[in-house]
Amino acid sequence: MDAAARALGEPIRREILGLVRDEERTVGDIAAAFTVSRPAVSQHLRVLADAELVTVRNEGTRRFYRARPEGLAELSQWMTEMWGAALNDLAVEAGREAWNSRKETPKK
Amino acid sequence: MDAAARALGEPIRREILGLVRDEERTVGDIAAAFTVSRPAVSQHLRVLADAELVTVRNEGTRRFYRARPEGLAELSQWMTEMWGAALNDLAVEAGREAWNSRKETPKK
DNA sequence: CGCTTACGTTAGCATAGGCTTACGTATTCA
DNA sequence: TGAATACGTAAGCCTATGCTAACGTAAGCG
Repeated sequence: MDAAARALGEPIRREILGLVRDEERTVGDIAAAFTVSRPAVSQHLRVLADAELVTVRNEGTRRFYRARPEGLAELSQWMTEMWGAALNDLAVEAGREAWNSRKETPKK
Repeated sequence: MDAAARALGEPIRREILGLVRDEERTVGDIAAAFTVSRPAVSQHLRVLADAELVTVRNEGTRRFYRARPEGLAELSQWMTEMWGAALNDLAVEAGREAWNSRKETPKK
């Protein structure tokens, strides 16, 4: 949970998670989306993996990363407990709307 | 949002938030709950304040801190969008149960 | 006024963290 | 087996962060 929160503290890591949210991607593929070097991305992926926010699959020389949202469970639960269900419902609603609109407009 | 996530990355700050969740507390009061020095707590409170996770109220020489859960809104929403509403419902349910049981057994 | 209380702030230190460059490693293919 | 590909890893640097000890400050009180 510490690791998860710390991992989310870096914007680039949240962006990486967004990239591998719906489909697994290779390191090179991910790194191409950022200005930092590939090793830097590799290190970020390690942080995410240690926090159990991504999973890896090896295929030949390539490594496919994919988001593992379950890694957010503890933090999410803590936030909900901290916040209280009533207030959290607002964010859940906002999130659900975003989720729905995302599904309704799939990437071409 | 970065600041909020980073702030939550330190366990002591999550504990502090828990302490000031239901009632405002003074710095000395909060610091008494931890082994680290009072200035250390003061610095943590500054981090939490910068992240807009707490509010302050001055009264004489004392400063009362209180949790400001709205500060978690952005992060909560991001997590919900990242996660998807379906999975998040689980955490919300878990959180709601904890919330309810907490209300049902108020501290004496 | 001075003293006390309850803080914030600073300096200084040690550790952690992010970045790049350079290098090591495993897989694939000719 | 040797070259190319796709990575991870290590070294080195710089900044950020958490801690303590010491000091500064504002409010209340005699």
